[in-house]
Amino acid sequence: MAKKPTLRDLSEVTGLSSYTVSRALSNGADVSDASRKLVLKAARELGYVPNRAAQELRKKSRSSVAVITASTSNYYYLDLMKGIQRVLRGSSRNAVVADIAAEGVYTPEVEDAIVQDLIQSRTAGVITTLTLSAENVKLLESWDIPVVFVDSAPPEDATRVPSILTDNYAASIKAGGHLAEHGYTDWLFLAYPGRWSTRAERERGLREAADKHGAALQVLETENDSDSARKTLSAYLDTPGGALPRAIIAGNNPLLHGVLTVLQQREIAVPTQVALIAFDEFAWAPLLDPPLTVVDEDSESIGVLAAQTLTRILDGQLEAERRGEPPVPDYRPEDRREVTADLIVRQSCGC
Amino acid sequence: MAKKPTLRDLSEVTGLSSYTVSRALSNGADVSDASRKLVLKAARELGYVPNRAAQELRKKSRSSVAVITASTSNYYYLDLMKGIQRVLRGSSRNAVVADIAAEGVYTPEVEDAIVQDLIQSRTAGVITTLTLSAENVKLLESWDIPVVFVDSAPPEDATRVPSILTDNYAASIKAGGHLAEHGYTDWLFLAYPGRWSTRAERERGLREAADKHGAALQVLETENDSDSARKTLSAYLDTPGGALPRAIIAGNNPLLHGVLTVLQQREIAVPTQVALIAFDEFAWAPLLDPPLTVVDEDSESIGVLAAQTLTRILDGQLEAERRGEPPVPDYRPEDRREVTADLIVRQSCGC
DNA sequence: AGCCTCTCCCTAAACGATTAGAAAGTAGTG
DNA sequence: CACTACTTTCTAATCGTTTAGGGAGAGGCT
Repeated sequence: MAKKPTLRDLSEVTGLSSYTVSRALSNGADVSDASRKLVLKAARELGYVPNRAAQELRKKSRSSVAVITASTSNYYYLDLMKGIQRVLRGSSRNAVVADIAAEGVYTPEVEDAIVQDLIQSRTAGVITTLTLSAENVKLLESWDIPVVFVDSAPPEDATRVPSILTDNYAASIKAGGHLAEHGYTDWLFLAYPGRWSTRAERERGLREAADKHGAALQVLETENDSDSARKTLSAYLDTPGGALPRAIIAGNNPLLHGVLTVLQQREIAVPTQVALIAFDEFAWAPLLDPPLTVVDEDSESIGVLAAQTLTRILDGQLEAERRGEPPVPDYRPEDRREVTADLIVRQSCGC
Repeated sequence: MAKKPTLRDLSEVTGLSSYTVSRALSNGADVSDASRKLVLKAARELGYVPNRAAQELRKKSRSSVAVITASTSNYYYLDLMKGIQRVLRGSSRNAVVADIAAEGVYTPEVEDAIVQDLIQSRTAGVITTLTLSAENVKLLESWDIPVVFVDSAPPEDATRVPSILTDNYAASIKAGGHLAEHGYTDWLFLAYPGRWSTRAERERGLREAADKHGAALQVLETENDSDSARKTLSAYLDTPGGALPRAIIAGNNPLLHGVLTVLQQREIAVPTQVALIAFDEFAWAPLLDPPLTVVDEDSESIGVLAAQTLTRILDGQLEAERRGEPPVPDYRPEDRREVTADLIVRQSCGC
């Protein structure tokens, strides 16, 4: 196209002022039916499409919500997004995902860059699955961008920021209890780094269950991806002290993939030689060999809750702005929520 | 924050003009070291973050690439995105995904809405996994937004638009040949709708293999998600004529999930009662029960190819604009590429 | 007529950045 | 000192929208 039509072009073609054209296109009042029809017809004929950058600049609109994830190959995020999308759909807002560990590993620099980027694009709000630095939370706050933490604790001094947490402590006790029922006393927890705040709770619950039932718990830490998990576990099994435990708990989805790969390579039978429980239910769990016993934290409804909370806060900001007040996020005590997780018992635990 | 600092604020604080401040921030020439330091210091102190909407409006920058997918729960897209991200990282461009079938089903209205949205945000370029309507391709073209098709054929009259296609025909012949080697003569192809252009090629290859080896091929069509696949296959098996075939070919990843669920529910053993081959390799395929024989189309390198092609075209547009020429996409004949796919033989086929 | 109320439309000023074109300052040169 | 060349800076226009603040005209009412 030689030239992209602008609102001014529409105004010239129709003979109406830009004000009227704008109102007509946005379905606003103060326009006669005749004018509106004229404008819409001209818009169709010229192939006019409004320039979002100009709209946002003028309106300070901020219509998109960012979801900060780490490693999208974790199935957990797919379900989480599904829940978020379901709430946002229908509203005029949309979700975009920012993968903080796309390069494979997390670094503070990437976190800072992503937060910077979100502010640059004047994101309306943020849902994060990772504990952000206190500085970044403060930075977002200073730009009036509300943040909701899901499955990750807000930094300590951000006491009012909303969070949807799973009771990982209770869930881990359940999981450990089940292993104990089977009579296993030698457990290995393959865990991702403590940067993800769920790690501590999961470990604490397992530790308590182990103590209570007289089991030995070994914790093995690895980076948060399948490949690292595979290498770490392999190396562990090859060390003199690293005998095969009676039960393995995989910290999350990618780690589970690493564990299964190792067991398959070494032809270690599940559950007869080693029992296996993993955190985070996902679509293929029942179809694995053997069907997998998992802790199910229902990430889709967590997504729904998070999006609903954020939506309420954003709507409140709009309301406040319309009244001419500063758009400070309206954080409420009840926005700090904790949901429970169940144990889905299949066969990999020995059942 | 009471007020968000703008470039004008920086200008007032430093006593320099907005021109100088802008240059200093963007690392441009024409600024003394002293001024630059002054500006950067002030920017840090005030917590200044540029407004992207204003920048884009003024510069007509267009820095983001959209990837149009259908149903993100298809593992294929994760790998594709990985490839795309790998190319884009480092460049100043970033990728955003637009899920065209997020609601579950595809409708032309959603397609139109998404294309409209991409134009509104003045997207730099598009990578699509779905054959778009001829009108939409033309529309994007008229806004000088280049499109690259991956694993989906461009509409017929868009003969110059780049595409990275898999040779699904040859791959399907391979798959069919392998089934024939096992002596199976009764095949069922569970297929997604023909709107995805790979469907036709896959069916054609299977058909030809069946004819050549004297096998009977039944094609069963379902919507493109696991749940529909499950229902469709279940219903088929329950009809009087719908006897269990000797081999099932699952059209893609979500459909495979549906098939496996049905087989598990009905306690049908793979591969002894029915053999199974699926299109599209994915991370969990080797870990399923039994390990799955799949057609592997290496979607990650397809992503790399697509992103490289698009990058070249976008850079060409920038170059042209700098010379004052119109930014028409430079499509070349060699941008129409076809890659091959292999058969990864595991055990679900009977091997 | 005078006054009010409505409806529809317009003018002109934003929003926050970039940048062409002009100008001021500084230094070197003959 | 006049001239040139270069560096650094400024002024003001511009990108494509939205919207505050008027205002014209029509109709109804007293």
